[in-house]
Amino acid sequence: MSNQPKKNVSKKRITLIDVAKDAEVSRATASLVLRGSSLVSSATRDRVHASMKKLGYVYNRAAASLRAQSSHAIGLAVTDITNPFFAELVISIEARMDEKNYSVLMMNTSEDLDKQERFLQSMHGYQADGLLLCPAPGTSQDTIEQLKLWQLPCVLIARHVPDTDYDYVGADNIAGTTMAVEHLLSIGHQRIAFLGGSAQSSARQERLTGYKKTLQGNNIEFDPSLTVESPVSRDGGFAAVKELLQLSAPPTAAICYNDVVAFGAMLGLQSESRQPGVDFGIVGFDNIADAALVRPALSSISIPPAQIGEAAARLLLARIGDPAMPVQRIILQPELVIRNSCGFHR
Amino acid sequence: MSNQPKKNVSKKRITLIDVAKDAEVSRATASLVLRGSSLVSSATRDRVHASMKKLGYVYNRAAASLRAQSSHAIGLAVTDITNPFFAELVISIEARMDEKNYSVLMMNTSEDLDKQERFLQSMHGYQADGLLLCPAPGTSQDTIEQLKLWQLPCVLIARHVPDTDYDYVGADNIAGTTMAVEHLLSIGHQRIAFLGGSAQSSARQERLTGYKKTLQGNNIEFDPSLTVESPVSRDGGFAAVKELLQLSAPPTAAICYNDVVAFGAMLGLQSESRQPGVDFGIVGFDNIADAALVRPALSSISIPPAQIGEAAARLLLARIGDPAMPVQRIILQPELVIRNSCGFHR
DNA sequence: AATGTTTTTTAGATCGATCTAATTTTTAGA
DNA sequence: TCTAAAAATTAGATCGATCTAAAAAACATT
Repeated sequence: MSNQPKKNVSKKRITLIDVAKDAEVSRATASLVLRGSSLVSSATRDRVHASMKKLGYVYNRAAASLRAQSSHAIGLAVTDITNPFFAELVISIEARMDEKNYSVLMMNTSEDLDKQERFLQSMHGYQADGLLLCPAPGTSQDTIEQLKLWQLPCVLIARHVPDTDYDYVGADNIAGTTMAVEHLLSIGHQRIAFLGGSAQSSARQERLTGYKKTLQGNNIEFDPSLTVESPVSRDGGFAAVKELLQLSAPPTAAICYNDVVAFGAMLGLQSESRQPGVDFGIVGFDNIADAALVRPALSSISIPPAQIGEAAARLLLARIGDPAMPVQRIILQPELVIRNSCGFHR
Repeated sequence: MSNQPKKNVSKKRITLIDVAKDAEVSRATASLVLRGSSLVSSATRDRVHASMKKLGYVYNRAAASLRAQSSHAIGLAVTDITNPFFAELVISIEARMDEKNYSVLMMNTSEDLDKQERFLQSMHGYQADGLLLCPAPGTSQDTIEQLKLWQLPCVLIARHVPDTDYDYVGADNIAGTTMAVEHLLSIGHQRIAFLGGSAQSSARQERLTGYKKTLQGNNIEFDPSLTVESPVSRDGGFAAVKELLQLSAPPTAAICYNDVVAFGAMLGLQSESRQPGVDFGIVGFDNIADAALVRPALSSISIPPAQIGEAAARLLLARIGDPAMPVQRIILQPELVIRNSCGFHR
């Protein structure tokens, strides 16, 4: 019995060998066809393609990755996918990579440094061809430098890591808050707060720099009590604005770390019977789709995620193609979109 | 010159062989340690672990996948990650899978059947251990059945595929719209529309069924003109509600396919100088975080994405563990969260 | 000390594609 | 027709882990 050829072997996987046999070529030739090489004649190519279709061949990437030391996949880590800014970013990156036949392995780090570290390890293990990383605040230089040891190309998105020279794509945060402060000043606000975000985030540092500089440029002294940190969430914004309202001399307006925080701040104001856009000015950052929807509609500094994603994807592909290419930093210019949340009717 | 040992070989990858050599054991033993096998003595285990750390060993998953015909990765396809419902779903799935040391390969299909098909192929190519799939509307039976051929376990999320028997996790859509209709009737609405979504979506079909049944149960005739399709987006909802308002006998309330559509509908109403919650009732579906934030706050049928994700992940892991296990369908009960968008002050 | 068990370790084959370094075939040129 | 060059094809080694089946070591039992 047991000497009989096994009957219950449900079905072996179709491999290149099967295809090659069927098309009467060598494994090597079949492999060339697979990769669209111009070395192979069109007659053979067609024959192999026909066999592949006939047998239902499916490429085994694990085998290819092992041999070629490259997976045709890239890793993408964002800190918070529930933030529409990142959701849009992810979509644009995926679309672009898909076009180039790259797979995208995505992870949400939730700003957790350990999780991020595991992600990097895992990407090395998967032989990812490159990484798009929105680093969690507090990411160390060492963390990033190990990627060089692994020769794993990486483009940073939206946030820097101090003391590293990596490709980077982001928005001009300083210009963003500069515009926001100037607008708020122009409509009569004098005490303007900067609300939310984590102090370790480079994006926040830059936004804060623009804020401080512009205040100083307008002869307004920077008041540290008007700058509060918070988790990057609605709840964070909610709590932070309440804190501000407790001050003996509370602000009349706030520039928020981003729109999500701004939404929370608006709720916080309402819970204290203040009306954003009437007796308090709010400006967000990112200009996500919801900014136009909430009431009052949120004024926001627009940094189009699709463009950032697009640029980052393109840059990473270029970097993968030429690891020796000089480091690039692409800074996109933001725009201030004024809606109804800044108003200050004295 | 060229006979010299190559000096510029930057650094070979550290493999199990290196570790084994350093720890003075065989490759096989080192592999066992890697997988936490109980076959190996604790003394050897420690020695191997030490060598791994010392040499900076990183697991090569491609090699492991090839040999073991399993990648310890699962595929996750959702239709629209910019929808916070799916964003939350993704997070909960990722968290759970991460816990079990599975990687998640995510794709956004944008409801594109071709893209979805490529995703499935790609997952087979990557030797994914399983799939979590929110099928795009119009997904064919064949598409799904090929997964069986590939012996690729799959759990469907939130939407069915007709005539298939796959594991499934979703909400009781019929119960959801039943509650919504009953609530709207109870506060005096008589002409209630069903707004948005794609007719091919099983989720919509179920929601529509609940809607129709409940109307009939309350002796209200179903009026087909009150049911409109739309893309699942804000813009879709915006256009759809305007269409409804054009009717000679327009509705006084609408149950929306989901919250995103509902937000668009609210904007559409406002653009026609109607006030949702005052002269028109709106109910959404999903109860995403923004529902509480918009003004008026949106009443919505709550189906917690985290719970669905959690359940789906658990089910998939069980299925991977035991492919012969009977098919399971997990239906979670929704809740109606009443806020300020239904009101109808005659 | 001899034997049987259990625990621990291992050699060698293997997964399925790609790479290298040829070889074979075709085309071009004289 | 012959040779050189170009185009097309291929055999065999290889990537780095896991699996199988068996051997070696450690431990009991008589």
